[in-house]
Amino acid sequence: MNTRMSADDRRELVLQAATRAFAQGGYAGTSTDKVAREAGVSQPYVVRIFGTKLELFLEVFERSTLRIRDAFAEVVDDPTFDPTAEDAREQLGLAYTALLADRDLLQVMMHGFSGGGHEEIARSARACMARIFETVRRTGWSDDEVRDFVAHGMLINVMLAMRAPEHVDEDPQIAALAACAFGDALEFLT
Amino acid sequence: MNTRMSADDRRELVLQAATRAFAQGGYAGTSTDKVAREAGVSQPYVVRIFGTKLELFLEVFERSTLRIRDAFAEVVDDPTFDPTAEDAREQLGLAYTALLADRDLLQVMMHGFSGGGHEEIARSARACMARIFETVRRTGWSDDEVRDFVAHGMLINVMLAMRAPEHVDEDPQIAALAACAFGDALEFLT
DNA sequence: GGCGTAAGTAATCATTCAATGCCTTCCAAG
DNA sequence: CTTGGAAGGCATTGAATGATTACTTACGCC
Repeated sequence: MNTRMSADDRRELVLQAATRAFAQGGYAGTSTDKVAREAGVSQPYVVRIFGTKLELFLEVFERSTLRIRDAFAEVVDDPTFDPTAEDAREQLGLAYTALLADRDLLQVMMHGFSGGGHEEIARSARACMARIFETVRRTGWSDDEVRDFVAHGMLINVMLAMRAPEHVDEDPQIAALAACAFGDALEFLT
Repeated sequence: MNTRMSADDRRELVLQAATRAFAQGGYAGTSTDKVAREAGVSQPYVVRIFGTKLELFLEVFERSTLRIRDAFAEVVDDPTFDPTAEDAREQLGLAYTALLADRDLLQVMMHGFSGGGHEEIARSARACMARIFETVRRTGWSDDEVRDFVAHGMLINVMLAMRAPEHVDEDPQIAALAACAFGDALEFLT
């Protein structure tokens, strides 16, 4: 039997569990029961906290993508950051690869992006993408440069979702792509 | 009541319907019943044809991504194609934007890529990615150039999945990103 | 023209899933 | 001590869903 907990603390705990669960299965592929078991709580309780599975997912998605946006913002808004420097792009990229330590965030983002089945998820995804684009834009880079940066991020997400890093030894093509997509960060990915 | 049809023809028809259905909802978010209704056929019949929902999805995914690969191959293997030309990248990009006419192919690819929940889907996704990467590589471009090209494709997929083209007028950031992601092709996207 | 095989469906089943309602238990204030 | 509110589980339910089985109907071939 779990000890009692303040509602806010429990809510936070369930959110973390849901992030893990949704990162694996996406919205449709994850049951509230799975989230509940992951959180060590009864299934009806998780839907009671969030009202609806959709609302839970939206909250997980929103907070995950905001976390990602913040990681960029921290670099971009740093006064010592020089967007015109030779390695500026690499520097911002580091902020992203640092997120690889918690793959769940990126996977949740990915699932939200491709979960366009529900209009509400698609809307939230657009808002998230807009926020991230705006943040990277603050570097002053050209729109094409920003686009290339964001696109590279999407490739990383996809490669991560298909578990490419864990299977580089099975396919030389995947190995080559993973090498130039993840760069030095590849070695840290299992 | 529908007229009888040869098994192969019916199979093809169901595959097309399934492509439409899966493009919308992804693997987990699409029921075999939905596919059946889309195909104008009974639900037990579609699972009888393909044995299992997973096998159906894998076949839809495989054929969709092969179609995409072929679109690239047609350009790359064309003897008149000059990979060192100034507009070579744009030329190959055209092969991709041409696929936008049938958004379903790209959406199915997207869902397969992010559907890493099932190991079998993830494996198929890696194989698909490997094939596409290998094809674009045949241009002789550097791996980094190929990576950038593929990454741009992923961004297009994501933007499409979140229905960005239909909502450019709601968010200036999305509008800017869509403008430089889709280029001239944007006007043809509703 | 009848017969065998293939095309297709209706009925049904066992699960799974999201959601609701009611009950229990703990803690804090009076 | 007791009482009330909040934390949280339990039982349940109705709808979906994937899959199986048995049955029916059309068509090609002799």
